[in-house]
Amino acid sequence: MPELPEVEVVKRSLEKKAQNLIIKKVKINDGNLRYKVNKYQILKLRGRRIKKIERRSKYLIFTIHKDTVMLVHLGMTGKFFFIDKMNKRFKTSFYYKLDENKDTKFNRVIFFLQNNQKIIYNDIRKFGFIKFYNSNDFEKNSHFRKLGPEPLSNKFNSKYLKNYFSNRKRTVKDILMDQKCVAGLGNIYVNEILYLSKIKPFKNVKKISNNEITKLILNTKKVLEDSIKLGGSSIKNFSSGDGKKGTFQQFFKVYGRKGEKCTNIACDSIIQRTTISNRATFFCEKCQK
DNA sequence: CGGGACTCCTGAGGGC
DNA sequence: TGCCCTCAGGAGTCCC
Repeated sequence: MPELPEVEVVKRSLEKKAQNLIIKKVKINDGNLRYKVNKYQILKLRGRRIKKIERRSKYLIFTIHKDTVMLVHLGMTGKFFFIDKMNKRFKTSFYYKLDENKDTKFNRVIFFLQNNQKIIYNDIRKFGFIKFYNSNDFEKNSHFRKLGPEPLSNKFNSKYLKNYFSNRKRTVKDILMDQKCVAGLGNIYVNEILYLSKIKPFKNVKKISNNEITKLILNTKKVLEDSIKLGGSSIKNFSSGDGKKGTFQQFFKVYGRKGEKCTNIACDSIIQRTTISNRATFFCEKCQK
């Protein structure tokens, strides 16, 4: 699923529901995620309180008790369900058209909380992971070491990007998807950002002008903020009774629009699809230079 | 260091 | 209905 806006929406939702609750028990249905879930660490969660839930890039950071950090990445299909006291289910992220009853077979890890509440980690493809650290050495973890700045922070500015682009010669799409350049963008949002900035995805960063850099910065922040406001994007048209559903996908300008007319009314061109670094790339030949 | 290919896994959707 | 193919919002590793 999940790029920065979706993970942020999950974070806010879980924070509202589960922060400060005590974990009573954890059940591992299938711990063979991207990295094997450590049973010993899971066992240690019993009786401990979820103190804090944060996001960095596309990672969720749960501070448990005061000395344990549980780091979660959702991969492509990871999501959390929160089950409240009334057994009502809140889905915190969205992917695939799943049968409400059948999808329980992808419930990989279940956190039983106080008052019969639960957090379920559900992940079809098992590209996500759950890892544990001591608070002391968490900051040095291998996943965070090379991450670039948060795109919504002041550190992600024209000066930074200009400097990062200099002396590199990759395509602008490739480099924006690289978490070392900026942390949290993925395929959908980079496609959208490049369309809004009127830059061809395979343009080499050497040829990006100052004006274009400014546009990239502004459009990155705008797209992410707009999407967060709408609860992120839900592709594959998931429909479910409970939980809120992100609606930003309705506002995609290019992603998934191959063969459709460019949304710029002054343009009569058709959205093209190609591949960059093996990822689907959508663009308008006329609007993007 | 850069860049491409490949890998993990499971399902949806299209063509025949 | 079934089979086969391609594709899917991520990111790590290997190899040149």
